[in-house]
Amino acid sequence: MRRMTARPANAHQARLLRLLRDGGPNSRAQLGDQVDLSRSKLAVEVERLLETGLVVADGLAASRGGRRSHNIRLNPGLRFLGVDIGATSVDVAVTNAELETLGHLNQPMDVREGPVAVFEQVLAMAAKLRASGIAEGFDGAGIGVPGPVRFPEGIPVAPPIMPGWDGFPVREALSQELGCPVMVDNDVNLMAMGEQHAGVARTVADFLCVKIGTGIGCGIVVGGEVYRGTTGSAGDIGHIQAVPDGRPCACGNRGCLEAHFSGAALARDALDAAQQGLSVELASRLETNGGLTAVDVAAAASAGDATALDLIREGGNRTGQVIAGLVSFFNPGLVVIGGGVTGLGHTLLAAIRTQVYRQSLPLATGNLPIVLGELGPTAGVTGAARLISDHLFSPA
Amino acid sequence: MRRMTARPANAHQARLLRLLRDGGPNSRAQLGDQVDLSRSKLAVEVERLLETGLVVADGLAASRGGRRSHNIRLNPGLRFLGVDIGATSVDVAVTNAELETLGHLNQPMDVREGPVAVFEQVLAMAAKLRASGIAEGFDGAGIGVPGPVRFPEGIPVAPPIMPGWDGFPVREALSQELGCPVMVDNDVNLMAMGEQHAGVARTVADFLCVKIGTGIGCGIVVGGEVYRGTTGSAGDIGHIQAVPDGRPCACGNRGCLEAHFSGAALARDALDAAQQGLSVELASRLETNGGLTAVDVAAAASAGDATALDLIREGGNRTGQVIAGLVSFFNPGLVVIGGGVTGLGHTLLAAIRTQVYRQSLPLATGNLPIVLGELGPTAGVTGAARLISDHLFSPA
DNA sequence: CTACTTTCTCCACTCACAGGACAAAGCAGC
DNA sequence: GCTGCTTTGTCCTGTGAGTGGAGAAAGTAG
Repeated sequence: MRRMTARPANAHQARLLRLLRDGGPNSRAQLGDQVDLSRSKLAVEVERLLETGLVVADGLAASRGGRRSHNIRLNPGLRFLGVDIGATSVDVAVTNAELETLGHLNQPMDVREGPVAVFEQVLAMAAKLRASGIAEGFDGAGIGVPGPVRFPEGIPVAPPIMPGWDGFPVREALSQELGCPVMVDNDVNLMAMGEQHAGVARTVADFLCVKIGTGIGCGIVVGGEVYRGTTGSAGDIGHIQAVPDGRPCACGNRGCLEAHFSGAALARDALDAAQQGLSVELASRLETNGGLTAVDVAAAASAGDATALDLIREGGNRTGQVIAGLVSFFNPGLVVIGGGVTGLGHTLLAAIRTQVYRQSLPLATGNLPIVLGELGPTAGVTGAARLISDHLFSPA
Repeated sequence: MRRMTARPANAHQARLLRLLRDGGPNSRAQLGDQVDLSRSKLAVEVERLLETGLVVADGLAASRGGRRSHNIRLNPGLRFLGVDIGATSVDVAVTNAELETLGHLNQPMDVREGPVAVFEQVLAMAAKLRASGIAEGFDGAGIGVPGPVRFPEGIPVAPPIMPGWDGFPVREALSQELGCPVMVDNDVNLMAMGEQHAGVARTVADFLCVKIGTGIGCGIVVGGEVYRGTTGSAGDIGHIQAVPDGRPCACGNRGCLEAHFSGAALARDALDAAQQGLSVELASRLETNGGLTAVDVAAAASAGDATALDLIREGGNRTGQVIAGLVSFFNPGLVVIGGGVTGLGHTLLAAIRTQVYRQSLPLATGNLPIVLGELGPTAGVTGAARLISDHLFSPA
């Protein structure tokens, strides 16, 4: 199948495409209610979109008391590829133009193996998905990497946990390989976009999305748009000082949030506790698996292990303190907690909430939900698909 | 003189008015270079603006090698009133449409006396300025208050340091009294707008403006626009925890930044030091004035008093730590330090810089200037004038 | 079969805007 | 003073975007 290369010719068409993406199929009349254009003008633009093939009219909808309407929908053959590169694993998914996931693969992989090895893996996964018959090719791809990105060029800059990627032209390279447009962003920003598109943040304009995985980052959404900062490092909250004169951190400072709570820190703390004999539960898991991760802590906690629960509460308190400061500063309408440690669930959430509600001013917290992300591992890939669709569904 | 009531009829006219405001007088040709409109269309819009009286054509400019151009400029009779209500004083200024200050008054006044008393004072000051002949009336007024504001309505909400103002319809009331449009905002946001219009932040899209006065607040500018948060309390950083289990704060928590460093905290620390005999300089000032303020500390410091310098450095360190966190989170292109304590000057700035450059990641600080505000006490009133002019110079 | 609803198409009219021709006004060199 | 060149500003016409109304198409309810 030949891939679509058309782009909306003007802002009206872009608007219509996004409406169809976010709201699903629709009639001309229903579209007209949402775009503030005369029906005649709207009909013209829809006609042009039909000509480009971006949009198709298939069948008639049920009558609503009068003439039946045509179903206008995005071309069902369009396919986006969403890639979410984490520190220790890679997610690849295929979506249709409405950003519904049609297939999803996950593979463990160390990002430090460098861009060449990771790309090979990503392309293999994409090929596998394609081979399964859900896509014959891709109309666009979004990719998230665990570090700051120079957004317009799609190039990682000075990423602490993936030094081999510094300056690697991710966008250019992937676009070459896949033969379609590509956009690159920070993985945390993509998670925020995912939750905004299909998750808990659907109706909120200004919110924060805190991702706690191997490291800690925060997606910032202002007026419905991701804010990336002057050099693309906005939301890098892992190295905010959480504990004065605290633990040494890889960045050279002491007491960074990430050094006290993150997937990596939690695993280390659990190991210490197990070795010191503080927790039978953790010790037995250590013996069984030969090592400990955040998943073990989560399991121990849900089994009622006091030490594991303490570790989670302690970390949640630290994180909550930092978030409390950010809430005072940013006054968001919602705080989403996500990432690998979401498995720690309500123990973590309770600790964070306690700190935020106690430390921030009532005006900022009065109506502030603090919730877990709804999408889990698909948030990143959904956000990636949304990123490229936002790009493609904007005037050429 | 009858006041102007016209408003720009479309986005082009609004754009032209703002260009004339920010860039001063201009010819049609020069305007055409900046707005991407054909000369004919531009001429039409300028003609309409001339008809409304918002803009005038006076005289010819010097030739630049050909026909001389007409000087197109904003009506020189337009007058804006800028009001900056601080915790302990009020600033009122009159500007022309280019936001140049034509007259400026400052009076000590306690904001806790409540809106009625403060309004009386503000109106008296405005009348005095009018009587001096620089204005016959006002085409619009901007006003800043030291607390969060529900921006669209212009009503303070739950302001901690001015409880009597909660819910008072500032915009409505002042508009009645002055007979012109009024916009209300947080004083810190206005300072940011002032520095953006005529100060150090002229060329930066994303920056932070930290105002250290009686309290501490932070103006947040995203993409050239002030960000106010979901409930209007964004930038309220005075109650971020700076010292774990630190001093008790009026808000009920412990260790808030404001409790450890602000005009009020500094004065109290200076008093303690003087009474404990730690500083001869401060003690003698206490005896002379019967009390101490941040100004005394500044004077003592510039006289070389070690205790005063220590107080400033200590406070700068605390503030710098908090700002370091915000820099990591927000990744601004500039940090402006302003407010009453600007008199503490480079000792304060050096302490803040040290903390930020040490604690934040290189990618965020690499090219980050941290500077004192350029406008001093006129930043607030200039920002207020800009606020109302932004409102009036937007399509009706 | 009639009355009414909703959906969609067609057409004429308006208005925003571009772009070129041209007039007005100035400079420089001869 | 005259000629050629430059810059500024105005006028006029053509084009295309967009509106709004008339009415056709297709349905429901009685």
